[in-house]
Amino acid sequence: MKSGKYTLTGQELEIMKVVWRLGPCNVRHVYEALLEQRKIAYTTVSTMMNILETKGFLKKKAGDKAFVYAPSKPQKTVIRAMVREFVDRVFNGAAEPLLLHLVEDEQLSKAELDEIRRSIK
Amino acid sequence: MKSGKYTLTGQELEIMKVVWRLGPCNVRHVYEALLEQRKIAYTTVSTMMNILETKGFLKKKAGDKAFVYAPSKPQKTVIRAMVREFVDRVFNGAAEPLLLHLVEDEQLSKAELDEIRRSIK
DNA sequence: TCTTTCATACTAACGTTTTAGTATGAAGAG
DNA sequence: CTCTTCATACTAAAACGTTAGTATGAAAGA
Repeated sequence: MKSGKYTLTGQELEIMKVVWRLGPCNVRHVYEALLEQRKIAYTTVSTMMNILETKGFLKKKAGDKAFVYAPSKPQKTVIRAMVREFVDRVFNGAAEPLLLHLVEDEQLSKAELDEIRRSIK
Repeated sequence: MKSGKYTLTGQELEIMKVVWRLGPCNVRHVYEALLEQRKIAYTTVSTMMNILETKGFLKKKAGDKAFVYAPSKPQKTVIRAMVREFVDRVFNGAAEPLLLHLVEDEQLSKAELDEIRRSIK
């Protein structure tokens, strides 16, 4: 079940989403953002962010008081890899069935469909 | 990290894919299909299929000698739920960004793009 | 019948992910 | 200067997922 080097586990993704949104920030910033969603300990966030650093998703540098963490891979790159892995795992690598599924099953507005239609051209 | 009741873990999905493909079958059938891909123990498959039964993805009934397992949820339903969960988790529930991503990043043939264009109408 | 093969249940170990406690030292408040 | 607050490192346990061994009993083959 080894994951590729651009693939995040569930909680890691939650934290990366916060950091991508906030930009460079420290553990406390992320902790407080996560607290709004659910109960979590400060040290848990700290531990997770360290793991993300050793995995190469975050880089940290000394800040005024606490370390400042910043994403070291662009969101787009990471998301792309996760989509790729999902497509491989669930659709055996074929993107088209997923696409058709999304077009059929998800409620998309006329504007959204227009946008997709345009991007296909 | 609680998963919805239609969401499968990695190895569970591998087994379900075999059962969906084969239709009603016993542990040995699945075991042999999986063996073609990788080394795995018979009892591992047996254990996994039991787990899938308790989770409600397979139902088993007594067969001639061994139990016969059959899917208890259609593939389409389960896949749909997994896509839904992925979209929620990675794209915060918005299907459109995933769709655009797929259209942009995946190499799709002209024929496939045609088919997608047709299904949008 | 005796032996071998097979299916299942039970059990457990291992790996990974997630969570958080404790210790330590530095910074800030008084 | 002392006390409190905060950040980090270290440690570890809980939770989950994956894998497979062992025991048991049934069936098949001789």
